Amino acid sequence: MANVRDVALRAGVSISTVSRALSAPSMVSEATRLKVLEVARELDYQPNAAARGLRVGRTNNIGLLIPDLENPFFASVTKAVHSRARASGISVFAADSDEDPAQELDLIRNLSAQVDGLVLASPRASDSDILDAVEGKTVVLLNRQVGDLPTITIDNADGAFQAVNHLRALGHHTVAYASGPAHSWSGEQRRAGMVAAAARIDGVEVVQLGNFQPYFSGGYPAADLAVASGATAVIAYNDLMALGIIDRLRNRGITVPDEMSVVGFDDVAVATLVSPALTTVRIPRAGLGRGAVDLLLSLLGTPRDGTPRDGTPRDGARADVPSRAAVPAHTQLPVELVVRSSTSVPVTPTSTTG
Amino acid sequence: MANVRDVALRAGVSISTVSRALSAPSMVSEATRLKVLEVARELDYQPNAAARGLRVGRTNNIGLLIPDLENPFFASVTKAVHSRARASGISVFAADSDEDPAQELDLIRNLSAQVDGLVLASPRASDSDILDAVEGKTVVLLNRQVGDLPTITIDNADGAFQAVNHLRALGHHTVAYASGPAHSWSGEQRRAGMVAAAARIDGVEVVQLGNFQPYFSGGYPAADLAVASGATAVIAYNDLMALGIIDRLRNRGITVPDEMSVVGFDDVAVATLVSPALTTVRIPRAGLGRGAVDLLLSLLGTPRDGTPRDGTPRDGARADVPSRAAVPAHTQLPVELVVRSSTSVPVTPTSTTG
DNA sequence: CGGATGACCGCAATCGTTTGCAGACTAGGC
DNA sequence: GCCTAGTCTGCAAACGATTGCGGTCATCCG
Repeated sequence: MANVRDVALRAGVSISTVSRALSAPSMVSEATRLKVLEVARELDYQPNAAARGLRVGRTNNIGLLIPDLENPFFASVTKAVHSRARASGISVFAADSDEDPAQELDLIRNLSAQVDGLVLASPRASDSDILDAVEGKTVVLLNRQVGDLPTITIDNADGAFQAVNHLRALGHHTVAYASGPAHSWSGEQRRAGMVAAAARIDGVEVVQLGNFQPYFSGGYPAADLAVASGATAVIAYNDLMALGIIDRLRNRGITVPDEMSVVGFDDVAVATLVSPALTTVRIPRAGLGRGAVDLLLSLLGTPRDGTPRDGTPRDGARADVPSRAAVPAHTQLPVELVVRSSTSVPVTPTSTTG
Repeated sequence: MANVRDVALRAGVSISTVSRALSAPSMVSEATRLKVLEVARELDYQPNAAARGLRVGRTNNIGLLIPDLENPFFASVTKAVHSRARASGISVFAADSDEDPAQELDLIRNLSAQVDGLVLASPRASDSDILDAVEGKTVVLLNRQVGDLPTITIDNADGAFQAVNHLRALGHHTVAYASGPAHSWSGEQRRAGMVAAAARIDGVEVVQLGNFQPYFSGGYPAADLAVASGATAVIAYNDLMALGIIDRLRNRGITVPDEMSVVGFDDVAVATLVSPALTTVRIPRAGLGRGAVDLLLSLLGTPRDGTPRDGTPRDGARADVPSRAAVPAHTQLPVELVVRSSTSVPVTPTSTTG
């Protein structure tokens, strides 16, 4: 691989000039700049990221830690993070903790050696473990809140409210909530949101169903318990579970939505591919990802690599810095209930006989 | 962040000793090694990856380029790549080209500045563009073959054969194949596999249906054409399309599998979540990812970072190198037909009246 | 007791960039 | 014609690690 020295030799200038021609164009004359650029292209010169990072003290890399890449929710987040980062000229190391808190903490340590900052998506570790793992590093949490670390979340409580309210409007009086994993932060948010909603809305009661795996299979036991609870509608922790519930109900000969309405959370792509199509609380996955990198970048300060530093050469008081610093350290994104075919007016014995 | 100098000072040794204590334990005495390790832990010392990379000329990073992270197929591959890489102590930069050939080529250039090697998963660019973009870099192709670049693929032809053979065994005589994107390498492989299979197997004819988008929506036109073609079974380019076909057929009142059998390709998770569950050709996604990393690592040579270099200090003739070099440059993984509920004996007019 | 052997450690060069500083040269004002 | 200001360029010192080479001991053998 060609390096700056090769380019310098071939262009007949010093290596300083080459460096400047590429990253501070205004500091060299037009003629030499063009010459350098030409030679650089000829030699297919790509500055060595390690060397630059070493000198500048900034790698222009960020890390992304997620529990499971195969979960479509995190896949979307990851995609958004990548694309937003790339737009700012920074690359991202992703790591998948396989839902394992221990590995998660490991990865935080490992990754942070080679990145400027970290975004932790729905970390599974405990508050205290997280707090001291990120000691001194710049991180932003996504979909979780611990201490007063910079955070981007969604309005889980409002999502819960909208779901309950929708069901109440359809005429349901008792709705079940099927919880996700025991220590999930967003799960707890949603659960609390449900009870709060039930308290605020007249004529509806929420029965809480124990913890289930946030997968398709977790929907099976949830479905049975929901039926047994006497509820006419069930809200699941996430879409996959909701699909599992629907499947189980179908197998038991219980029709959705007539005999049981089902609501999910997430609005993953599959939600529209099944029948009945799933009514669900859409959470802005891409928005979360974008917001997380924006927040992180603002925390790291403006000097990014996307556009070469330039402008007034060395007065140190560049007035044209994009206003990144304005991003607040806690962001909450709105959610939206999308009503499809898995919810309807309940056909209760009274309504059929009355 | 603490650096090697801090550790050296505090441990009362030179920086060389610190370095060796950490990465070549046998070269320092037990006592000093322990001391250094202790201090390193105290200071939470993490070697600076950029500096090490600069000196050693090897970043211990690899790049992964995929067309779309939200596609569950690539999500699986990505996950497998990450985990296999991590097991060898190397990190991976992932990049998502959004199915755009131009961006793909861009990313190849960008990424390769900071990685040792690259795995290109199902690249969308043309053969020639790829060939000169990877000029001089070490890459491995996944699910595609161009020139004689190192490659890991699956046995598409066999998958096609198994699908056709399965349908023939059920009694189908004319089966439609719904193609994916026009310039897809694996699509072409499958298409050719179908006609080859039809030629080999008595009593079955394959009718080819034009190119469709490899998404759920692409299944709609495919379904209609399949029906019009008089086929009693249809094989789709991938699972998503197959699901779209099933959905369209359902909407038209055509029952699957009785009136039309449907076979997919991939075996994504959703395939089991729909009803009827999808008969499909399972392709070893994780195996592809793992294989790609193994192949790439073998190409890069053995010195990885996972376990510290050690053993006989400097004789240069370490005999215990793991036998990575044995990996062939072209690997083809087997596929497997998983039969579920979307295929069955055709109920033809003759069979119902007979 | 002398010398050789080998284990352990430190000096200093090196990787490829960026960047403070200063030199060279041009232009312009008096 | 001289001095100043300004533009452009080069020198050399960093950044933080790895590693060849050589030096200092202790140990052991004869």
